[in-house]
Amino acid sequence: MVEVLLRKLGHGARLSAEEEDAVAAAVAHVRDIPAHQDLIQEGDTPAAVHAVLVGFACRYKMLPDGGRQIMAWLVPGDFCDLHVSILGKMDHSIGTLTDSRIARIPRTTAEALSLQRPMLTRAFWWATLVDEGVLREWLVNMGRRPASKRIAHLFCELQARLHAVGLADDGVMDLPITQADLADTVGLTAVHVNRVLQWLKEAGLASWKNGVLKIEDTERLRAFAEFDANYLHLDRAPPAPVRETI
Amino acid sequence: MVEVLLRKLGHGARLSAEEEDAVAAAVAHVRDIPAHQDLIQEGDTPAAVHAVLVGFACRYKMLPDGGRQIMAWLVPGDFCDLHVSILGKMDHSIGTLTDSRIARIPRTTAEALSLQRPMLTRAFWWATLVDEGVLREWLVNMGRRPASKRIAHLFCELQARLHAVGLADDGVMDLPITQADLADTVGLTAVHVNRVLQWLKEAGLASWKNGVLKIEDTERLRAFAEFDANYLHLDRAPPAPVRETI
DNA sequence: CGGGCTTTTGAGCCAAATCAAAAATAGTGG
DNA sequence: CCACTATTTTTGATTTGGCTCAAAAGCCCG
Repeated sequence: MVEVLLRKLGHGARLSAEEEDAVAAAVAHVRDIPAHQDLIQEGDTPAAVHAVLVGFACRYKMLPDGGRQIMAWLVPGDFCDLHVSILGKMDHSIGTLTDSRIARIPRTTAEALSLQRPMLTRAFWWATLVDEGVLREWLVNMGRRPASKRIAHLFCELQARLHAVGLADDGVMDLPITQADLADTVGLTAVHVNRVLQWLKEAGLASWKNGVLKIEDTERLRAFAEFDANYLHLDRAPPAPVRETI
Repeated sequence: MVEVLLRKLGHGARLSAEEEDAVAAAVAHVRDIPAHQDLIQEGDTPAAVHAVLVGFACRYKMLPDGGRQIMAWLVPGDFCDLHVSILGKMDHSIGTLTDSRIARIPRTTAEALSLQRPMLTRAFWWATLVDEGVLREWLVNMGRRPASKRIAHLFCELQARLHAVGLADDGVMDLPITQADLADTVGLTAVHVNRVLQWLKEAGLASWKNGVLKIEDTERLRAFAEFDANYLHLDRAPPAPVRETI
């Protein structure tokens, strides 16, 4: 079950068996958390690192008018708060969207791990830089794509990310969240999301029923959504940095 | 002129005089770059670290339909591509918005700097984590705020960031970009941006003329925009991490 | 003075929001 | 297993914030 973390990190750096064991040992503490519960709240000083093993969590902020904006989906294999301690206080909250299994690594353990194993340092930083890349793409999504493409793009990303940890081998994947959650993610209304989903299904692009998302033809959906997976950086970077002249 | 970098980094970590000197020495190579020129393009493997000394640059992506989404403003003191080498290839481009003075640090120099000086390592990572925090807030801005508040919020952020490097001591600051650039930033049309700007001026919240932005009453604008500067993390985090129980 | 940007204004339109209510589903406890 | 709720999904009618298209006005600069 820690497997999923190793798969994720494995995309960022080639980990030795010892390094994998070290990670596995670190995630000794695992808890099942029900849906709609916060792991950390805005303003908190994070005391431990969380990682999702099963289920979906998210980063989000609440607005004065009661609105919510979800800024990231955290799927199995994702770390929630790897490096936030450098910032001191959380500037957003993290909560579960579904019943989840969450690993909790004491910050001291995580730091020791990182200090002793340069390849893990790299993998951890890779993971947070990928988070940043995803955030940038979401901004493009919100700023410049109409509702149908916006949702389609998100579905493409989800498939790629779940595939990367072995959870979407065919075009079928679990997505046990509500349409309202999706609306808060893509910056639309639940009502409009509902209509767009019906349209996507009629267009044969994606169908989502009973918490299961089906993508018949990945390439067709990607073409529609103008999806390019490069920003997920799932292909490992060349290990040796290029020497350069100024 | 390197001053501005030290001010920025100083918000992330308390740097010694030696560390400041080391940074200053590293930015020996400075160039003036005209407006609308790329420093790096999507797909490139970054060879050096850039930092803005004077002027405005931005991160952006182009869309198939010719649209552009700006995903970050890079103002004096900001590093453009500190850690992207971990990701291998750029997933977005970085270009100037105005005539700018850009520092160029060979990647090897930057890495050596970071390796030898733990406090600089921290400061550099702090800077990229703040970038991520800004990105999250921009996502909230795009997803949940109407045009007027969206632009007002961006102005508040700009003021706070420029103030942090000594470039907006009263409510007056340079903003020598076009309304079209602003539109590409906030995900609106240039036409609509124009109308919103007129409205903000009439409301006495902010006026922007000849590349100079004036904010009469910071608190009033912040209230209107629901701006809270916490996500900029300009107050230094407590240096000693809290020891915790699992 | 003339050509290219920007900024500004106007009129009409459309994607997505709002408001409201019904239908379907999922829980919950007896 | 069934009533009883609460949540989620779906549909319909209407409104609106922001877009599109088009052209005028202002600016900058050689």
